Amino acid sequence: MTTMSNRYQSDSGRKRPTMKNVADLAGVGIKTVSRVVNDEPGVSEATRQRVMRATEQLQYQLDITAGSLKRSGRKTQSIGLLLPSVSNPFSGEIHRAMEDALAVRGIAVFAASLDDDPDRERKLISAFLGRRVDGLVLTTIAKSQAYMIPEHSRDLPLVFVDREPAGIEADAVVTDNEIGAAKAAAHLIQHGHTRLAYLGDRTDIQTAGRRRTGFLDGVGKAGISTSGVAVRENLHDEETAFRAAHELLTSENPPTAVFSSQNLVTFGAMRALRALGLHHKVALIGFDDFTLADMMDPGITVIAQHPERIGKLAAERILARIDGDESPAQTYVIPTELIQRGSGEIRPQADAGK
Amino acid sequence: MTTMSNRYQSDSGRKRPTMKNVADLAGVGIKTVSRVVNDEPGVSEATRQRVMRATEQLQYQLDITAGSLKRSGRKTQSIGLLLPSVSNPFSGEIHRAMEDALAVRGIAVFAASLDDDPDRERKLISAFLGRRVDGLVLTTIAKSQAYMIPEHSRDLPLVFVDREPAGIEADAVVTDNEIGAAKAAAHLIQHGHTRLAYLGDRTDIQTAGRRRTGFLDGVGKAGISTSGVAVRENLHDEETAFRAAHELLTSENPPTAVFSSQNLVTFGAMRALRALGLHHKVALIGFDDFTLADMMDPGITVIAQHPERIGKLAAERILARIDGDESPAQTYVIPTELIQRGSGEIRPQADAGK
DNA sequence: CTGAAAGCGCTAACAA
DNA sequence: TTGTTAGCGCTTTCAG
Repeated sequence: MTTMSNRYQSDSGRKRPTMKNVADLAGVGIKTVSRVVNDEPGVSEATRQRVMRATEQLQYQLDITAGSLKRSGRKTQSIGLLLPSVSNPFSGEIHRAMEDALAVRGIAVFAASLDDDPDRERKLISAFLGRRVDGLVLTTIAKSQAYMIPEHSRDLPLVFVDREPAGIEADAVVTDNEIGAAKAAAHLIQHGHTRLAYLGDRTDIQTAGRRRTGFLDGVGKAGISTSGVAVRENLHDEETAFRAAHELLTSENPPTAVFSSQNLVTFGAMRALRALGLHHKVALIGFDDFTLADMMDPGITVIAQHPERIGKLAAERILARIDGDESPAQTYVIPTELIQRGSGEIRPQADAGK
Repeated sequence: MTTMSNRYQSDSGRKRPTMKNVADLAGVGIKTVSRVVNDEPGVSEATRQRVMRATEQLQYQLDITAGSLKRSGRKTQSIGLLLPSVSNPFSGEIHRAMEDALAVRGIAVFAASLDDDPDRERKLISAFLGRRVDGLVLTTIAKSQAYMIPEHSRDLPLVFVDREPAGIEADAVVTDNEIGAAKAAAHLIQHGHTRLAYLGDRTDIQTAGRRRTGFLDGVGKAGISTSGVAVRENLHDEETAFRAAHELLTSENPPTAVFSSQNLVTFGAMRALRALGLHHKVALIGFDDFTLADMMDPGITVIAQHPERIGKLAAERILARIDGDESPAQTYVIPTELIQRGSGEIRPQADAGK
């Protein structure tokens, strides 16, 4: 036993020291160590010093996961964040904003990528639940999140970002997709366009559907028949978007203005316009801003979202729920912003008509 | 007691069920439940079925954090990933590659942003250690990581990404910065340039220093005096890079080719070249590839890195260390690739000389 | 094939 | 101001 405790006299020990080791070295009870390392009151300055010294000598690190086992509320000080992909810039911004807001409370974040795959969604949620996260913030893809009702009713805080949940009532923080897309339609029409095209993402992605609806509504409200709008959907990457745009632009009655519902689609459309030498002739507005959009030729007009605001608000909501906020679930809508850079202000060409 | 256990007969219970609850419902011992949920052998098919049924009925979720308390090796099945920023695309790619490689082993990742701030580095490492991560993968900024020696000698697996550690021996996975930068120098010189400029990031960032060294070495090896190379450093964002580039290009004896050590610096340089109408006259090569580089006018020639490969290899190394690999620490170098897109192939202009 | 007992590192509740 | 006891949910050990 003496040898055993001697192993903790120096910091070269192999095993990680426990509270008990610190207590023994400082000659106090274990609860006193707990009070000191948790900054709880009720410890004399003298003992506090002794304990601190022992802590440093042993390089002691409080095990917060062990503590959470018995702590009231069993908080693990961690949350799970499920995103389309951590490598996606939009997701990255949300992630970063959340991290900053949660760090001040000492909450760490587990991040994972769903790849818009319902199977992954279930598995990753399960993996996080097994780690007893204090809450979940997620961008879901499954048709319904009703399968989470049992967890939610067990007081698992839930906040949806970018997409609203289906089949379950929970907070959500989303972009104003409809209005943003409608703004794009209005802007194009205001610049004289009547032959419009909508290039959209997978129809099972909620935001894509809303942008489509918003765009067509905007067209309709301007008194233009929506049946004349060329709609191409289920474009999930640059390549398919390029092909769809190329086909549309070389068709018999090509659009004079294009709206793309997402960055990759915007990129595909940009490439098609270039390939056909139409980038200064056909208007383009993309949903979601991107790096260097202003450096393109022409600059790309976009409906910008605010991922930092989404992330910050989502963090605030999950914290409120963790702290026991029981108010009814609510959806928070973050407005978009039309940024004019040139491509969206191109007017229909005289010779473009049939 | 009867009321108590009845609360777990249905899945509408408020509290999260424990193994004991499942055991009671299935009429078996707790250890049997443990065996079933952990897929351990030695349980008859009949009992296994009974336990599974109870598990589903109660919506039981194994608490892996509680289990790790006593499990041999005390593995928490989680690792900590410290990046410059989760919102940085390069970091995002590394993150994603690691996530994919670790997911197959059921390891979750805590991600955090350091902002190249040594204070944050210490605090975040500490936060992760407190959660008893099985390993740490990090892009550090502090001058020395010697302060982690105690932890490392306590068998905490450590892998450095993008930057090599100082003051401690540990695995590292880095880009071939020197050779990549030297390639840029050789490429520019090969295209006839002799008046070169180097625009670099903060000098306390290891990769920046190495790219500078590599670039100057490359210049020297080509038989050109390095004293003629205009060097501007400590450019950490687009704005400062823009100003430095602008100043350089409007100086008395301006460079005919520019090398920028990092994306934001590249963007600043691109803007300066445009502002001065020199984008088709002065050559530019940027270190690190970026989205839409090929869509710029001219396309931007870059020294591309391979963040996915870095992330994948880093994940493999941390897994090997977690599994007990005791071989000497090693640095793995991932090669770069010169991608010609136009900006790097511009020749010095006849009228550009003095 | 199954289960009872001990205890992982810590905090809550209560004593002293 | 301090310490003792019980026990969080699980895995280990070891006995049936």
